[in-house]
Amino acid sequence: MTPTARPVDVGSGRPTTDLPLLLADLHLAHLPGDVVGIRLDPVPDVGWTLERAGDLLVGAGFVPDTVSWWDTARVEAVATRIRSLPDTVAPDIRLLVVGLNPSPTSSDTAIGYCRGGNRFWPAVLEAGLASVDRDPRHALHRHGLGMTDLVRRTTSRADEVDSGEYRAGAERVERLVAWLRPRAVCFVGLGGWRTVVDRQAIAGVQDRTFGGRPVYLMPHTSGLNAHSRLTDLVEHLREAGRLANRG
DNA sequence: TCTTCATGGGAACCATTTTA
DNA sequence: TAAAATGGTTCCCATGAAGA
Repeated sequence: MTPTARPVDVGSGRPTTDLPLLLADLHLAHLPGDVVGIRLDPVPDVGWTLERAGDLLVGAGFVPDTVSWWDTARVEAVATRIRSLPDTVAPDIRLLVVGLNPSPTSSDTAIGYCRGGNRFWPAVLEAGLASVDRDPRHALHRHGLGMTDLVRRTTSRADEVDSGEYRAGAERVERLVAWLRPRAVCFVGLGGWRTVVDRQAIAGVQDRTFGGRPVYLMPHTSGLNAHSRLTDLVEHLREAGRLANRG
């Protein structure tokens, strides 16, 4: 497979921690199926490796075909833009929200939990973790609320994702957490955490950490989850926020 | 005739419980 | 440990009524 144009330079002279949002912008500038040549040219730091470069591409909604060193600091990759939702992450995150995988609506709008019946944004606003509805970047920059998913592949149903995909995705997200060190991590959806970490887990603060950071587990916010009311979800998010304040 | 709105039924969804 | 069954809310679409 060959890229459609000459490589796009991303992050020249910028810290590696700027790459997630820069790659998200690149994702939004392309269509699903586009094969893109990408040259990552940040100011290298001690953790700048091919694995991290690959993780960043995956997190931004690309499937890397090749990832290699262009020279001693720059990474060149060829990647396919998939129908997905890029990570909204940066340094100094207060609370990183980890979902299961993007819904078609979220991928098409580039806004996580965007679907009308999803209670995520109403609950986040009510809990005081964000102040602008359905604006992930405002939530990130103003409130330190980051967002990612275990699996980047878009499906209309969470049960279309198998356990192997969850585990592989969890390894990537754990590396992301260890790198960016948010004050706390909030897993949305019991199934993902139970698949990859603790089958017996219940909602609340978890015994074990994830990437070295404390974890709060809460039920899925989809309107199709009949077991959780909006008031319950608000309280879960407030608890997650309190955990982040202690972190 | 066209548009808007309300309604109803079936399908979809996910956490929990039960069963194998 | 995994798969199947369950329960109840929400979504989606078709249909019909009302108004312009």
